[in-house]
Amino acid sequence: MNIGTLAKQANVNIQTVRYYERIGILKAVQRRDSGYRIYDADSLKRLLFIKRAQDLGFALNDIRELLNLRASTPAARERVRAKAREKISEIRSKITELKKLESNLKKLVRDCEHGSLKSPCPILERMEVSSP
Amino acid sequence: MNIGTLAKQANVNIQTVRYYERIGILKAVQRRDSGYRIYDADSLKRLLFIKRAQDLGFALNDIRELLNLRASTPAARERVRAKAREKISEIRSKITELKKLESNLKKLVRDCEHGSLKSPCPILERMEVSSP
DNA sequence: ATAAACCCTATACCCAGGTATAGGGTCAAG
DNA sequence: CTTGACCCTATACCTGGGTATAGGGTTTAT
Repeated sequence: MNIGTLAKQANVNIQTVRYYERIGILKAVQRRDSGYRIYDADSLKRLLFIKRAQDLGFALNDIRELLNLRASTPAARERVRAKAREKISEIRSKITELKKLESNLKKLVRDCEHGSLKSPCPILERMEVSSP
Repeated sequence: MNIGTLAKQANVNIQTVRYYERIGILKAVQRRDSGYRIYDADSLKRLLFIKRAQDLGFALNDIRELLNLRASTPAARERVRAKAREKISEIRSKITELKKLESNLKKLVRDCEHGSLKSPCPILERMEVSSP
């Protein structure tokens, strides 16, 4: 498929696709004689993955790493696994923090719900930096 | 305390503190006659909160909203709660997505561990955009 | 009363991640 | 064989979130 079709399916801008190629996050694909890029379903998968990962707060550099985890000559395997484990622990701590924030917000909503007494629907006060 | 002390305690740059004030995310505090800003423990809490929220992937604008949830004339309460609920659901879906990614990565590590057979430590292939 | 360590404003600059534009070829339907 | 929808490169520009620098005042310990 052409770049326009790809872009539309992934819901990104055409320039963005070219930009990703430029910065090496999408590999350069085959071209027609005219110079038109030719994409396939795999390119789309990859692009969608990038978008998903981005939404999760990964930077393009992180994503490049994630994508490169495929490379694995038997020798490279340990690096691959290490990278993956690193990402896993990043993800876990993100999840933990998000859960804390979620429960703080839930508390806020509850307190704010019927507590016309407890004046100002505090949030900062319950946002204590949970060091424990 | 002075801006330098505050910045050090929150582990941010002094300019960053001033920048936050400029963009209205830290409110302008009292000044000495000399013009020096005077901060208190509350400012620190707020600043730490900002940093924490940022790490979780919230943009400064989101954070401004979160911080403004305190404002609540009885009339404003419903807006406050609505905002909070909105954030909660954002947080939840982030968590869900992160969990998916985590389990994908775990699978990758496992497969890669002993599977010298299953050639190239695939990742993209397990990163299917989970639409189900 | 002076030097080191701070603080002030204003302005410029930086990086990531794009988006827009100019100037010019290509393709397919009619 | 032309016209509208596409594609190409190159280059410029934009936003968010800062960081750096210049030029100048303040505080405090000695």
